[in-house]
Amino acid sequence: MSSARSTDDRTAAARIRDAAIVSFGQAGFDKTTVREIAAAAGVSPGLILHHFGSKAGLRAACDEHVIAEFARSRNEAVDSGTTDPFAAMAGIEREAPMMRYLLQSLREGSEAAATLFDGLVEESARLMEHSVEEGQLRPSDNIHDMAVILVAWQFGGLLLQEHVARAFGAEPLTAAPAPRHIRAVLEILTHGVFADSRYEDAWNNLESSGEPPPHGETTAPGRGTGSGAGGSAARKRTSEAKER
Amino acid sequence: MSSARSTDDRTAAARIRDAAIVSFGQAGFDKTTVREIAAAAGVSPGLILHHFGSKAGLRAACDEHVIAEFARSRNEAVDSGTTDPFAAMAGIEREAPMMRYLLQSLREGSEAAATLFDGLVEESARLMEHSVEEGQLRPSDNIHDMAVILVAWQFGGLLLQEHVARAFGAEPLTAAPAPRHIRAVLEILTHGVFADSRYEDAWNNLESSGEPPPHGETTAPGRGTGSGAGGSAARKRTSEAKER
DNA sequence: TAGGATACTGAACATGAGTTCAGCGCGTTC
DNA sequence: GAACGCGCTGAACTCATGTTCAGTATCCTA
Repeated sequence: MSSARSTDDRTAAARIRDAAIVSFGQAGFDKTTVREIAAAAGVSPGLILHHFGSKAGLRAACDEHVIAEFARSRNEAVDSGTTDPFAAMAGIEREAPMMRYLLQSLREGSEAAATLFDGLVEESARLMEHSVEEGQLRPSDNIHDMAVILVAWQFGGLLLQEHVARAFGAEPLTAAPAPRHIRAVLEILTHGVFADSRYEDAWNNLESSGEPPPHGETTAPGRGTGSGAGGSAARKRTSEAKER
Repeated sequence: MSSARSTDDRTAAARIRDAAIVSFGQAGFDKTTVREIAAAAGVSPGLILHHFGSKAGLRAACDEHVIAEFARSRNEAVDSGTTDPFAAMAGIEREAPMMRYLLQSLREGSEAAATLFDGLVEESARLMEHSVEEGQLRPSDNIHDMAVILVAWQFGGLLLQEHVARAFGAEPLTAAPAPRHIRAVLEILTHGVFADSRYEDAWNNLESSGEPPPHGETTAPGRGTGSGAGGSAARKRTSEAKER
């Protein structure tokens, strides 16, 4: 009957690791106890330490496994010629606890998360460049930086899933975003939010005029990330020195 | 700074609460110990329990205070006629630990975070509508939904600050985003990322044809949140050299 | 088949953290 | 002036949790 468990019955170490990925992904590293993982994997707490040395060692193993798994799935996507990276990731996201693990890692700031984040940025940038050539995306000389932002927004939105879902009156657990959600995202990514390019122009003027990047006061339109509203852009001068 | 103690020395309870906001904001609720807070506030651990009943009670008090404080600062912004919500928030964000507290709450999913998130969405939507009337934002019949997304992205990006900063080669601790960051955000919010409205149109057709929202496969362009697309490099010169 | 290593268990240990509690100083009230 | 209440202390308690360890079963090798 090993056929049911496709990869045959995993070794105890693998069961522990998989159970840990699930638990860490659900409750986070700190709130998950070794005993819980042991119970979920059907082994004794001692065995975990026997195999992984410590709880931290277990996490390291999970990190490594998840990173490898993501890399594998990415390669598969590339091989199969999928153009959309998130279509590829959707498969993972939907059923696998690994996405939850990734999100928790992102939340907790583990090192694995940094690796994955950087990998996703790089890959997204590459795919975006490809899409520009295909005429799907608008050209820009900032593709890489935009990829950073878009990946951050993507995962940031996922981190706040609960709140976003609540706002859209959807179940927080659903993997698929609510139609209203999709619609709003599409609208923003298709048209932007500003009525014209005044803010962008103002910023470009600021930069090209050799002005050193304003610190602390840039917030007006630049920070617009969030609400976009944006006030009077460039006319904010500042005396840097004020500091503290 | 001595003279600054305008409100005279706060009561021990207030000192505890303020110290807790700082500590919770830096390390998170779980990783902060009652003893640490006590030390920071210059009181004994026992006093914290005396005043707040429990560590959870202390958090509740912090939540309440932060929520009230945010509401106050919002009202002030409204009274002073500030058009840009994030300009108003920048004041808080820059110097106050409350933003850090908020972000940690968002990370940990506390109830206060939900309240604040919803409040910010509502306020952003209102301000965005106002900005549309002023001609700064492009009109839309989805303003509220877009506000949800933008607030989520804003805070999501803040949650991933560390990774974003790393990608831009900036210090993770800096409050002000890197120039490259601002530039990329402005570009996206000004022009969007798609070359044309094909994805939006496709989605609208899907919806108007009465199709139930596709599940799990919507990902292609819809999910575009993240990388959706790609661009051409065009990389080149520009401010890069200057930066650093 | 013997012997040893490896997988594994479960009780015990150590520590850290939240919480309890008896008591102290001090201002206020009767 | 004594009694009371309140803010406050700090040692002690309890419990959860990561970790250790002595011991047992199981499998591989000579």
